[in-house]
Amino acid sequence: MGRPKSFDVDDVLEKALRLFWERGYEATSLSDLERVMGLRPPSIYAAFGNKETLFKTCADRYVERYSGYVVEALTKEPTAAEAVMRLLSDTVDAYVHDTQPRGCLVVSGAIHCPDMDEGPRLVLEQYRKATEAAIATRIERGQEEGDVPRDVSATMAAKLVATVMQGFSTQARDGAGNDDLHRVAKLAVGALGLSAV
Amino acid sequence: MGRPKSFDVDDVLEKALRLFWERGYEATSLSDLERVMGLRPPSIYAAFGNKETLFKTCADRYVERYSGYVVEALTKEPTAAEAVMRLLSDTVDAYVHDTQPRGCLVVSGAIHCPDMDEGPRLVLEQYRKATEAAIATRIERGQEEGDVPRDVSATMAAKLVATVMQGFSTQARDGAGNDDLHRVAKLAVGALGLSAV
DNA sequence: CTCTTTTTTTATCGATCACTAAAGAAAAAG
DNA sequence: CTTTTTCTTTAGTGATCGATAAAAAAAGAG
Repeated sequence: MGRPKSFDVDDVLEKALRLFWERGYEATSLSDLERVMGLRPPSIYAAFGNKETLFKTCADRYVERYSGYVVEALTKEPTAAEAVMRLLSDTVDAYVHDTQPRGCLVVSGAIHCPDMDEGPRLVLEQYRKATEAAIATRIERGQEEGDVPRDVSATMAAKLVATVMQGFSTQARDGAGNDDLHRVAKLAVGALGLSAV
Repeated sequence: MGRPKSFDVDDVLEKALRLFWERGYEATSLSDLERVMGLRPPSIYAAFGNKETLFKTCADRYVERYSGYVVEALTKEPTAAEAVMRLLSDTVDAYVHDTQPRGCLVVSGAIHCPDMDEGPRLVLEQYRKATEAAIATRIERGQEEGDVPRDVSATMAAKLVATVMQGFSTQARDGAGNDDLHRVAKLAVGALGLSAV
């Protein structure tokens, strides 16, 4: 019971997420959040805790709603080579998109770490490492299933893919074109030597 | 004439540069700069202008003192393939170095842009694009000199190299090992198809 | 020495930061 | 209705942000 919320939690959370995505954690002030969320400070704090927990909530939401293509690409393709190609291709489309901020919240949302552990930066770092690990796992699966040569290092190939994805975020924010990055993605997969059995 | 400075400009500039390198523009406060530079605010402002111009001065200094290997790699090698390989290899050593902050100031020093033009972010963006352009020029030179096939796109190959370099900065900050990144670098150059004439 | 110039020190400035206490308002429960 | 609970509004908190005014101090010029 009690007075009901005058706002839709999902709606204001999406607005906060977009702002964090555009500006990053540090450059986004609570005044900015108040403005885009249309809320007064006590409403924000009562609903989402402090700025740091709000960011973590937004980061989780980002992974759920805007990074689904990662798991999708890694699970819905028959071979590891096709999975990695689709992953990079979908990453480009996600990073250079007309209706979304450019780049990736997980890569560019909180670069620097004022505090050592549990800060916003560490939350994103864990997501980055989880993505790289998932790529490695998919390549290893390809080796077990026979579509990837045994002599390639799944760990190193995955690290290259993750590196390119992370570089794409900077490229996208610097204004790189969708077509250009697709060509770069196609170029990059050639380096992995996954498709030759 | 007048009272001489009590500090060495070069020395305190290096200390400011290191702090910006570690924490980035936004996360570095003037209090932090005062502490590491050992100066009171009026001395900083008299010598270097405001925080933004101090950052630009540090960025220029970074490019001069810590990014010299880029031009070096692109000019001191006989072929484009060797130049790119050395560029990526030296980048890894520069980004994962015991006596320096991890990663690259130009890539990770100021991600987000409060103001549209002339901000710290734009200064770094120009340096990033200049680096990519220099790589493209070197590859084109390789094509003219015959050590790079004509059918490769120098622009796209350069964009992949720049993308990998930018991704390396995130990888380095996330704790990636020097050896691992060297393997990734070797893997990446295979994608370019530069060496096969 | 005095005068001039520049730097350093001291003590702030107003603005904004993340955050909250207290009172008023809107719902369900009795 | 009144009471209870929860949320919103209003108005602020102390802290820190980037930046500066004014006076004291240290050099050379005469």
